[in-house]
Amino acid sequence: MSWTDERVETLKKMWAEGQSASQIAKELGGVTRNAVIGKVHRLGLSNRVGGGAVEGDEPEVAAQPAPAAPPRPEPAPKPVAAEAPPRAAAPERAPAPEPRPAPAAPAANVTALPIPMRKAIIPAGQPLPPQPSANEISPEALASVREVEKRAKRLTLMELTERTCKWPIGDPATEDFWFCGLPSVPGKPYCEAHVGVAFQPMSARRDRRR
DNA sequence: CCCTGATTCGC
DNA sequence: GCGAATCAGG
Repeated sequence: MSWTDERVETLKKMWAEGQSASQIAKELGGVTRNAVIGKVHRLGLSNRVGGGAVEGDEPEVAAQPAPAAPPRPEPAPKPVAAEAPPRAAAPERAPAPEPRPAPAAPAANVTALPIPMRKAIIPAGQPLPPQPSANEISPEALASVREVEKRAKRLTLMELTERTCKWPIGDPATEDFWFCGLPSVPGKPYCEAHVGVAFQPMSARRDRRR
């Protein structure tokens, strides 16, 4: 693989967005993070600190008007007006008012991680994470989860990586919120215990009902 | 350990 | 110019 204009452009863009060298390398493919870093340096676009440019030299940054506006995906949940719905703090007993279908996808609003933020804003809100509460879950798994959550690493949004469990714990609307953070099962977004409660075969959950 | 960027230096 | 190896950190 070589540094074609297009690849260089991607590199510049992603680097400017604050993506890490390894992420850029993965995106480009065929190169290692070392290659990316090396290129970054050769291109002269190394340190770019938020706030003020380090004074000294400002050689001649191609002041080309960036054609493309920086696309910022960002989940952007709907503006929340009311207080967060109360959540049972004690999963002691599962009330199970009515069998809620399929939990299994809390991490949806956590997919795009590396975004330079001025201030960590936790999207309080709508897609409430599936606490292992209401559902019928195998007792073993549930017990395991409770146990595991005591040992959770309590990671913040920014600390999550591909190999950390992204199971949300607590109420996103409050400070009392974090992500499990334990080692995730390779290929899965969650750790062993949380995979157990997140991915249930239809048949299994069927049999469990009532 | 996982990860980050920075630097060196043979190619 | 390139990037693996290495360094220096969090």
